[in-house]
This record gives sequence, structure tokens and C-alpha cells, in this order.
Amino acid sequence: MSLRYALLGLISKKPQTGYELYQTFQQQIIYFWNSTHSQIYTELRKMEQDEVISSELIYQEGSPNKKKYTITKEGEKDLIHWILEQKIKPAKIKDEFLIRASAFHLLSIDEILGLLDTIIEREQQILEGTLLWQSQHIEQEQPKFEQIGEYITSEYGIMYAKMYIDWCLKVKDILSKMDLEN
Amino acid sequence: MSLRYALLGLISKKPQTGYELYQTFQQQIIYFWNSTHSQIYTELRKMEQDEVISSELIYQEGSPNKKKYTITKEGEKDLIHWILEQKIKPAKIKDEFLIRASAFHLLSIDEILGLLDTIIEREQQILEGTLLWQSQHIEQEQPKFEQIGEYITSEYGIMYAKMYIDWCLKVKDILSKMDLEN
DNA sequence: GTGACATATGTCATTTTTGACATATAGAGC
DNA sequence: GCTCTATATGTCAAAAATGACATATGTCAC
Repeated sequence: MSLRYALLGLISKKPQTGYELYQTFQQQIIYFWNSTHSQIYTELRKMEQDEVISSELIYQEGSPNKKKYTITKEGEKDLIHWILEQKIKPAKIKDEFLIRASAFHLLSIDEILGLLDTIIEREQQILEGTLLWQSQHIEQEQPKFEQIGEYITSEYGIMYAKMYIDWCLKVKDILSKMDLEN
Repeated sequence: MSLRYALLGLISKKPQTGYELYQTFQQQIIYFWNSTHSQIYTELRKMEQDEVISSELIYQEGSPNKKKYTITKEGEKDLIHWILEQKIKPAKIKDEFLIRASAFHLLSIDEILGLLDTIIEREQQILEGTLLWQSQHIEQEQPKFEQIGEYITSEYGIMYAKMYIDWCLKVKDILSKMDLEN
């Protein structure tokens, strides 16, 4: 059910198409939720049936037609109720790299260092992308309350990526100390 | 398939029962993977069929019987191959609270502060639990290579919880500045 | 002119995950 | 005596998610 509320939250900011929502998931929401386009389109149709959103068909010549979704009064009521009254479930994380990390005792130091460097690079690129997005979309000097969601979640993305890099560096440090002692 | 390798990594450290594995997921692995007991028991049976683990039945009087699983040569080969050769998929996170955070524009300042305090408390309790676990299980002065997995993943848990708390405090700070300006 | 990529939405079989139900014993608290 | 919790494992229907396939057009590079 949470995907529904993630979509509802985005649509509550401004009417949007499924494709636009999908892109937002790929670019920003990726830090705390993930979905494929097939799941998003399917959920949007269910949401329209349940009348939490309404759609408007936009015909485009030479381009595929779009469906723009708008939140309904009922939808906004539902969303606020979910945010404030429903029990907050703890985050569910599936991080393959940490699975690997938990089995590092099976590898050599060099193999571990190789994996860590790959991840540091990956996270640095993600971090740069998020910093760029934030500088282009958020006025940090004078943030507006309407933008609070984008601002704080992009901030979260930045802090998460930095933490991940710091953790990788700490692991390298721990390893270097072990290496010297043996 | 990743659940399989998460289980395999744990069993590679020492032979274990499904129940023990489940408890480890609840206590430590929770930071980077989640699974229910039904899924773990089902996967263990499949893994035995595929001969990556073998089981030994332990009869207990007055207590339910156990099945202790041990990794096979084939299993260890499989695991190492997965760790080093398979493409590392990015983490998938489903964090309901951040879904809520992305819709904070629909709430009042007081409602937001209330939610943030709930989460700060939750994360502080998790942090304390992890710090306690680490102090009891890891020798930080002289960490042993066999323990590298537990050490660095518990370290990850600590850094993650701290980052989450810091982020909550930062959001409060951002809000306090906005409040003054309006 | 052709292959790749971006826009835009959809279906669908398979896999994964959830959460409730089920069973059995022991111990602690009320 | 009763309920709750912990140990220990299991089934199973339903829900959620994945990933491949499908369709249609415009643009851009080679």
C-alpha cells in the first residue's frame, strides 16, 4: 500500500503523468523507495478506480498520448490520514553489497579492497548527481515550505551517500590495521 | 537469489539452524536485509536440495527438534563466485518514513515535529542496541579477521542510525529557520 | 537508412514476499 | 489455571514486485 501513498504524495504537489512519476522515482525517490514502470502504471489505474486520483487524457500529435493524474479531495484526506495515523513501519533495506561485506572473511584483502573501491566510485557518482540536482532545484538560502519534501529528501540522499563512502573508508582503515598486525 | 547468499554467508561462519539464522536477521542483518521466518525455512530447504548446504537433525527431549545446516564445498564455491563475479545490484530501500517526509508540505510544523521526535527516539533505541551488541561481540582493539563481517556490518548499522538521527535534527533546524521567516 | 535512445503506456507469467494459521514444549508472571 | 513469551519449524493463500515483451513516434548520430 505504501507505493500508493508515495505516488499520492508526488501527485499532491502537482498533476503528473505516470512517466513523470517513474522518472522521479529513478532520480530522487530511489533513496527510499523503488518501483518499476509496470508497477507504477498498474497502481495508478487502481488508484483511479478507488477515486483517490482522477485522470485527464492529453492527446499529442506525433507523440504518444499522456494521462495526467490529479489528486482528489478524498485522496488528500487518505494520504494525510496515512501519514499521521498509520503505524510507521521500519525501513526495509535490501543491500547486496552489505551481504557481500558480511562474508568478507572468505576473501583476500586485495579482493575486498577491489570491491570497496568499486562501491566508493559508485556512491561518489550518485552523490555528485544528487548535489547537482539539489543545486538546480532547491533554493537553500531561502527554502520555501512548498518545497520541504524535495529539500529534505534530497538532503537525506546526500547524507546517505556520504555515510556510505565514509563507511567504506572506515572498512579500509580497519583492514589496513589488521594487515600490519599479521 | 540474494537471500540464498545472505544465508550461505552466515552458515559459512558456523553451522546453524533456521531459527538462529532468523534471529540474526532480526538483530543484525536488519540493517541491510529483511526476511520472515517462513521465507528463511523455505529457502533453506531449497538450498539443501541444490546441495549448497547439508543438514543434521538434532533430537531434543522436551524441546522441538532442530535442523542444523552446514555449508558444502559446492556452496562455498558458489558463494565466493557470487561475491566476486556477479554484478552488484544497487541497494533497494523501502522507507515509509521518507515517503511521509516527502509529503511534509501537507502537514503543520507541529505535526512534522511530532513525527520527527518519534523517529529520533526509535533510531536512538536501535543505535543503543547495536552499540551494546557490538561491545559484547567484537573486540575493537584487536579485531580478528574471522570477525570482519560482523564487525563492519555492525559498524554500518551504527553509522546508519547516527546518520538518520542527524538528518532528523537537520530537518528540525531547517524548519526552525522557516518558521522564523514567516 | 539504421540503430540507439527518449518519450509514453501497457500486458503478463514468474518470482518473491507477506502475514496469518498451525503445532509442540517450557518457563515466567499474574 | 491462564496468558504471554521464547524456542523451533512448517504450510499456504494473497499481495507485491520483477523483468521481459509489446507498441508507437521523434530525434540524433554514424
